[in-house]
Amino acid sequence: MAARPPLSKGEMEVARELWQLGSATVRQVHEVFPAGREIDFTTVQTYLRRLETKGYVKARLVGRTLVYSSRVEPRKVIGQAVNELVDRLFGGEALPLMRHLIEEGGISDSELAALRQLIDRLESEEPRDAP
Amino acid sequence: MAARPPLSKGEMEVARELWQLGSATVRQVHEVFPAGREIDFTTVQTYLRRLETKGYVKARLVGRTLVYSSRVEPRKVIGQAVNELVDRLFGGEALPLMRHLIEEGGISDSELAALRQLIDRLESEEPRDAP
DNA sequence: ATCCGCCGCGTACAGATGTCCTTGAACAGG
DNA sequence: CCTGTTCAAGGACATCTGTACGCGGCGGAT
Repeated sequence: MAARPPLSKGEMEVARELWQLGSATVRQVHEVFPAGREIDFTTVQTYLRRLETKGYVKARLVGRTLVYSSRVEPRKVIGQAVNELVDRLFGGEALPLMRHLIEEGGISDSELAALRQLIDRLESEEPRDAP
Repeated sequence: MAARPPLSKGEMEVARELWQLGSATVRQVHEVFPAGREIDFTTVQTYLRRLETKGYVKARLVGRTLVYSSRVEPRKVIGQAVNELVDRLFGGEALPLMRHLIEEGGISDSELAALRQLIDRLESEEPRDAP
């Protein structure tokens, strides 16, 4: 449908922050960036502008400052990115990715437990449709 | 160490095929590409050449044809890419990605079962992993 | 009213990427 | 030997990405 151009790494990073904030100015998004991540104010600005032209966010002028907010379901976007990765790296199969995450990526015991719960829940529910 | 430049999407695609084949000529890699994926022979050739300059594969001349083969652990490369994604999309936490895969991505029952086994095994082992 | 510094927008730009065309040499037949 | 085929190599090039500079406006200090 939308055929929105895919998000680049940087754009995704910024989009994530914006989703977290709900709606925010360039400055606000910029300030939220984690300490380790050096990034110029204007760079964030550019990303937000591009996100807008790509149709992922909308901007509203408040005073003389643009306030950005999302226009898409983060879940959808993330899902797309994940699928993309699964396709390219794992031939479209999710399980190998899971295996990788479990075996290679360091997962803590508590995470494992949580994961098990997830599976249990899904198995008991078993409805194939969306809520 | 190596600080090999990261792989782009296209390069990754080709690399995957090559890993699958073990070692192959440009033509062989090109032919393996799935039906839906239109891609020119020379494009594959370019990717392989770039993969070589980036240090991911090595080429051996057989007759007058280059035979490419991997020079890195696919596991490593894939791991890097996955980590990359986890960082950018899930703030570095693997569990949310798992959740996403389980809840959003369609996982079959058998896959779920396999997943459960994976977890069981890992929980019983509890490896103190020391390479 | 004037000047100064901060802010944010739009524009710019170099490097990476995706895709392919062209050239020239090595072959395989006819 | 002449011709069509097959490759490796280069080079071309339009985009896409990452990152930043410069100019005009607003608000406070002089």
